[in-house]
Formats: sequence, structure tokens, C-alpha cells
Amino acid sequence: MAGKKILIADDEPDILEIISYNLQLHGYEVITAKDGDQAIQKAKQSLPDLIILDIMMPKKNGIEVCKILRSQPEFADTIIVFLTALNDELSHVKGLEFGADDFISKPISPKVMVSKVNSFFRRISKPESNQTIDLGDIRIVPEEYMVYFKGEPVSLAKKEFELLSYLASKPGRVFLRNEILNRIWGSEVIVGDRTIDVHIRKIRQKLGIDCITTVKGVGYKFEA
Amino acid sequence: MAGKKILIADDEPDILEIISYNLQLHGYEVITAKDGDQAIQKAKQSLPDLIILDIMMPKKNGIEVCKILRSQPEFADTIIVFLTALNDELSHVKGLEFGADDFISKPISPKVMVSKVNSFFRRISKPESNQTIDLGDIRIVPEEYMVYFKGEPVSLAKKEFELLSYLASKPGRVFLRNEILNRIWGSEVIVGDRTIDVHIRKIRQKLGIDCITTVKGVGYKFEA
DNA sequence: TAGTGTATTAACAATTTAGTAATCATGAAT
DNA sequence: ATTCATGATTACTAAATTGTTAATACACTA
Repeated sequence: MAGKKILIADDEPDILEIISYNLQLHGYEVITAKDGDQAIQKAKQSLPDLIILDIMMPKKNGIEVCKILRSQPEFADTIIVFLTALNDELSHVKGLEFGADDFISKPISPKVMVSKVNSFFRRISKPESNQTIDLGDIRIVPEEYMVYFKGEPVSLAKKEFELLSYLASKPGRVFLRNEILNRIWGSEVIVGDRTIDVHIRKIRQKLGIDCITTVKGVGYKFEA
Repeated sequence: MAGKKILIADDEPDILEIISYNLQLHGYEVITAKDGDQAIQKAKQSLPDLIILDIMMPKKNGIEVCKILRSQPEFADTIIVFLTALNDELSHVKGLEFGADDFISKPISPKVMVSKVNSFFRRISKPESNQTIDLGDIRIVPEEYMVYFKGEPVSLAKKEFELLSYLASKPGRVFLRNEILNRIWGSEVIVGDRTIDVHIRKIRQKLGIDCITTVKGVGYKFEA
């Protein structure tokens, strides 16, 4: 795990200090930020592997920060997690809707924090992009450029296939329109606003079921 | 895929019955076992090509069975997969540690099961380049530089033969145009854009059936 | 309830990509 | 020397994919 960079943004200096001390002890390189704007600025500057955002922060809150970062291509593979109050279900839901990968509930002990962080990296270290994805009735086989729904082969066009694979790579997680554009079309190409929608539509049509959920104003997510 | 032997071990007779019925329909020979000990005993006796183990079984659980089988040389090349509850991450990790090749999540429909099983065998089908390839109506004999369609010899030119053999070496798998160029023409030679197409066309013509599927924007794949 | 912003949809246009047939170059076989 | 098969190229056609547009539909807010 050594050498991984972690950015932590929280407006309470005590928390920042305790957490960063403990993460450093375990060989992580820690960058801190005390508000939303600083978080964005430092993130761009140091390109961390993991970003931990408190939801409640001055300047910009965690969700806004996440949204902004996620729409930049360089943060496509960065793990972003939120710090939330223990029973703040709402934030949990919203967070996933804005492209977060996971949550950590406050209050949290340093020990638990470290072990969670470890597990993030463990989990991430194997995102084999052309591995078969298997979720209940839907199976996506990149090697064959084929999707199977309840065992029946469904043939999707290239863009459709790429789009579906991308969304399905992290079921439940919302991908912002910008993220999708960056990933599927590349950051140079510019396509119209409705292009994604149309491809999504075709996928829904061909698969026959709606495994892709729209999150208005944000993006799309895959759900089994 | 015909003639492949599959051993299924599960303690629920219903599951056993449904799955084995469906696999038999597709030409597989199925052996069943209702607990861990029986699974081991029947595996040794019939040497199946694929073993499907439920994790939770009486006598010995799936992981134990897998461990024991893997320690015997005759099961080194056998595909072993686990049946697990959908989100049982732990079993997944443990399973891989003990030599499982893959997982099938429960609940599973017969159709999905059959298509997964098919793809296991497809994946395994050895890429020995000058071995006779035998797929349904088509037989490719490298040492004769000959292809037989329903027993009738079809003579292909060298490039055509190489191309077909290459594609047929992994049925179902899509080969990118670039992969094909590198393999058949070599990386130094550069040939025009339409060259592959023309050769593909000749193969399709000579064989009379379309066993080669085009994946637009990607490449070609062989399908029986 | 009208108004705003956003997504869905279908029809269409543009573009990209593959299929085809004719042609040429090469070299082996007659 | 001529014929023939192979393999590559070309220019053209056909088809599928991909992107755009414009007309709704939908949800939320004022």
C-alpha cells in the first residue's frame, strides 16, 4: 500500500490531524484540505489515489467537490469516499448519486479508518477492465463483445457495448455525464448533449429491461 | 462441446435435477453428487472436465473438496467453479485462494447456467496452434492445410487457412483487426485496409456458410 | 398551473466501416 | 511463354453505426 497518496478534506483541524497522522504511520502520503475549494485545488495539484471528503465543509461541500472532480478526466479512476454523520441516510444516497465510491461514517476511530483505507486500495487493485462482468441475469463478456441476458446473447454496437461495460463496472455508482463523455468519447471529441441519452436508450431497448437508471441532472447508473 | 463431462455437487436435489437436465439437453454428460464426500469419490471415478461445487454442503464443504481435488495431479487441468450466494465476497476470496477458477452466483436460471458452462469450455479450449480443431460441422486440420465442412474437403489458400485457423482457435472470442494483422501478416508488413475483408470474404464463400461474424468497428470472430 | 430545466423518443442525417468485384503483380507450374 | 492461383489493391457500393434534431414528456418550482 505504500506510496499511495490520500487527500483528506475536513473543516475540523483535530480530525484532520488525527487521521492524517495515523495514515502516515501506515505508509500513506497524506495531503489535507480544510474546505471545498482547497480540496479541489490540492486534488488537481497532487492527483491523489484516494480522496476522503467531509460532506459538511465551508466554501464548497463534499458533494459539490465530488461532482466537480468527477467531471474531469484525470479523476476518473480516483476513489472518492464521503465522511458522513452516522445516520445520515440522505447523504449516503445522495453521495452515490454524485459519483462517490463509498462512505465512512463519523465518528470514526483512527484504527477503523486505516483499515477501511487499506481495504479501499485492496478492492481497487483489481479492476481488470476486460474481465467478464456477471450480475444476476446480465453477463458482459468483453472478449466476445457480447452481452447475455438470462443466457440469451444480445449484440450491442461498439459504443453501446462500451457504455454498458463502463456503467456496469461499478453497479450502483452514478457516472456523471461528463465522466461518461470523457471515458467513452475521450476528452477531445465533443458530441452533442443528447448523444449519451440516445445510446442509453438503445441499450435499454436491446436488453429489454431497464438496468440503467437515470439520475436527473447528474448522470446514469447501472443496477441489476 | 459435446461429450464433456460435468460433475455437479449440491445438497439440494431440486437444483441438481434442474441443472443436470438442462445441461444434458445441451449434450453434456452430467454426474451428480449430494455431498462433499460423494463429490470427491465421483470426481475420482469419472474424471470430469468441469466440476461445479456448492459451497455449503454436508460432509465436506465446497472449499474443502476443491482443496483436496486440487492437490491431486489428475485434477490440475479440471475447471472447478463454486456456487455461491450472490454477495458472498468472503467465499469468493477464499475460493480463489483454494484454486477455484470462477464462480456462479445463486440463484441461477438454467439458461444462464448453460451459457456459463458453454463459455467455460470455450475459454478453456486449448490454443494449441497446430492441433486439429473440430467444431460441429467444421474441422480444421493444420497438418494437411485442409478444412472439412460436413466431411467435404474445402481447399483454402495459405492466408485464408491461417486466418481461419486463427479465428477458430478461440471460437466466440473477437479478434481485433490489429491482432489479426500482427498474427497473420506480422507487424512489419503493412497491408491495405480492405485486405482482411477480402480474405474473410473468400473464406465465407468457399465454406458456404457464415461461421465468421463481423463485429463492426472491432474485428471478427468465429462462431460454430 | 404555467414555467423551467431536463430526459425520452423517433425520425433523420452524417459518418464510418465493411462488403464486393474488378484488377494487378508475383511467382510457380505447365 | 503462357497459364494459373494467390494475395494485395482499388474504387465503388452497401450497410450499420453514430450523432443530431426537434417534438414531446416529465418533474419540480414558483
